[in-house]
Amino acid sequence: MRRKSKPVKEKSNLSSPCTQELDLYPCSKIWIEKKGHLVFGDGRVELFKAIEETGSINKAVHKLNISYRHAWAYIKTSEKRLKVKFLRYKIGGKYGGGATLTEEGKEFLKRYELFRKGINEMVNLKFKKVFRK
Amino acid sequence: MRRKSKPVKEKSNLSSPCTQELDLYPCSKIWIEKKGHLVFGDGRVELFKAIEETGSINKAVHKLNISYRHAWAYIKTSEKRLKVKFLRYKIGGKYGGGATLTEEGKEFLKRYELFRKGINEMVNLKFKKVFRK
DNA sequence: CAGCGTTATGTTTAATTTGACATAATGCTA
DNA sequence: TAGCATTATGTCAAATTAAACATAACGCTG
Repeated sequence: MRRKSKPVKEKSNLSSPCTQELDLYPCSKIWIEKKGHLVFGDGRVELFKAIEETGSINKAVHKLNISYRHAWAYIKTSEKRLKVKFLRYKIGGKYGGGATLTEEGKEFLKRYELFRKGINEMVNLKFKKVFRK
Repeated sequence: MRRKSKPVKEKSNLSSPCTQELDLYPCSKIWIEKKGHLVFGDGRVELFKAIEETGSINKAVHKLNISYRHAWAYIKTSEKRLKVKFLRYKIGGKYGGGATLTEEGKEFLKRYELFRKGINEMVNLKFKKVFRK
């Protein structure tokens, strides 16, 4: 019998790739790669948007309930591999510092969302067409 | 520095969710859930097709270079949760046994492929539209 | 009946991913 | 200058996932 151990950390607030709760439903995950490496995806979008909204990486990770350590690594690998400077960082100073989206970062996010939008809907529609009784 | 340990097992022959090798390219993964549990996806399709082609689970997993143990678990959970009997099993006898798709199984596969087809193309098209320079 | 190649499972081990903890550096403010 | 809330990293532990190993049962065949 499978022991379900109590999780030490509650679930993150990152949205799931499938929200429908019908009996049977389709899920989809979309992301962008470069030379075999993940460089961007829905998780990154949520993170960057939360940073912009709160003004700091720290506040954003608390809001999304993910670890700073890894959020930071995600940001850095995206910046390095995509060669896009998403954030302007400020260490120290008033309020301790913070991070805000660059124009380049905003532009990339806008493009990604344009690309992403409609894919879920299309998948759901196609699924219903084929699997409805 | 990241130590890249030698993998003990070479990569499986399951096809990747993204085949393009442009500088930047989109990937997509589609699957079907039921009450929060994965019940079907591209990996299952490949597995079932390989079983039909070779006549046994064993030959199929060798062809795809995945473990019998897990292929078996995948099949069983799909059958249990979807309440679809995909395979007709034969243990022992001439050639030791084997497994073949049931009519019900073939029908489900056909539907899934109808659903799946075109999604990759749509994703690629949408990506190019937005991210071309 | 022994051998073979299957299906069918339990158990153990390894690899990977994720979370937790620790700490330095920065530059405001009081 | 001490305190503070950040960014920036390293290291370690825990959890999860995947692979490997080990066998049993089955029913043909020679």
